[in-house]
Amino acid sequence: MQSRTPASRTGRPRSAAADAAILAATRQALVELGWSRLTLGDVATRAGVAKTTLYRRWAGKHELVVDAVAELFDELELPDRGSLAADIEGVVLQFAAILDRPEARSGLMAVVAESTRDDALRERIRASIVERQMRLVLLGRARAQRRGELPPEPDPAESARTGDLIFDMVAGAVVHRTLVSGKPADEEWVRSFTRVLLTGLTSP
Amino acid sequence: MQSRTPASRTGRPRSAAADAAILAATRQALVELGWSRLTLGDVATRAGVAKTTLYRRWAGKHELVVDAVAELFDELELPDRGSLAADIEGVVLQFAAILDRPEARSGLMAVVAESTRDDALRERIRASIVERQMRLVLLGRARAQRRGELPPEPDPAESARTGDLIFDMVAGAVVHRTLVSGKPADEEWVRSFTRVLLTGLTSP
DNA sequence: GCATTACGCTACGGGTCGTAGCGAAAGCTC
DNA sequence: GAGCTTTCGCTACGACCCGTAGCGTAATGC
Repeated sequence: MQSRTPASRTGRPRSAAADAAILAATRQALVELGWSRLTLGDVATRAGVAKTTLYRRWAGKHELVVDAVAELFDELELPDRGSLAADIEGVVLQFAAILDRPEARSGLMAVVAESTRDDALRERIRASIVERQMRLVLLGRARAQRRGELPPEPDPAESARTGDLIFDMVAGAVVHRTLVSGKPADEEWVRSFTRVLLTGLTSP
Repeated sequence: MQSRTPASRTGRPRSAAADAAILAATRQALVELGWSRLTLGDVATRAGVAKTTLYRRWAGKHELVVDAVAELFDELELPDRGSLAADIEGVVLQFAAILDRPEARSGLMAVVAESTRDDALRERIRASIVERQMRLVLLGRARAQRRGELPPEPDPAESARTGDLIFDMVAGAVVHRTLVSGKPADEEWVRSFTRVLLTGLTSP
């Protein structure tokens, strides 16, 4: 999770409790201060650790916030709700609920902005946040194909392109709705969105 | 454009050339330094003005970057390409081209992130950036309804909801594709996206 | 000429950054 | 337990940027 796992056998091990305390303190600071006013010294004080300890584990503010926000997406699940439409609506509502939390709102866009000039940071975001949501897309599609709601795609390249497209449309629309337009992704909106997306995907 | 227009008649007028120089210097600094390393002192030096002059016009980094990025969206147009699909593909490609420029990539997401905790900043973004794109959506839809490609919507409330949905889906997907997934919104992707969106909107 | 406002310049206190250095603590191996 | 290794807390530090105050000068309208 942190910068690197030294895999060293000897010596005093790093405190796992400190990790959890730092990440929790980071989220709390994001809620109270937002991204721009958040300082690493403040986070260290909140977590009850020394500032130097924090710098020994994370290279900077960006990496720390990515890890702190990534844990929020652990709760995303895709239970079988019987139909593809219900599955999509369910996961979109979950996603919207996460984006409704201030620690996610203020932190997520900031690290994405910074990742446009930092390839390592982009990869970190991709691995710890985006990848987790992408699995849900693939799972939902496979389930829908098993139900017969979506046609099977024999070409793996074409299948990957479709998966990317669905992912960008779902995640992009929800993020834009909640963070840019500033309106809630409530059930009514999610139903309309799902209807348009699903019709577009299933009609020849 | 700047913080406020005093509409004063007497005294030395503000230099319009300084405004242009400051905004151009801001975009140049965004390209070379990105959002986080950009400092107002550096922008003032690049623009050839005193730092105090910059602070007299803009309240801070956020507002300055919003105005600097907003000018990039002035070039967005929606010429009549004959069909709704062609119109959408054209404007999406224009939008993607803007997001491909580093001064837009690094600045836009950063101010959006900050706007989650600053209502005034959100309104500034909405008025100077989002509103401009929204007009294109409304224009394109009206044109399509005139062509008979989209059904007329008598209910203004329902019509507004549909417009918001289209806007969030288009802008959200393009932004997510280019800035989060980190893949190009090229012609092939735009064609697939437009096909899904348009099929979803036109099928009953 | 006179009032008024904008401008350039300098200087300043305050805050944050990221690092260095130290002694103490907590593990592992023997 | 002895000894080794790594982490931890703490303090201190130079460097940078922030945002503002103060002053003299420049540019406009009356």
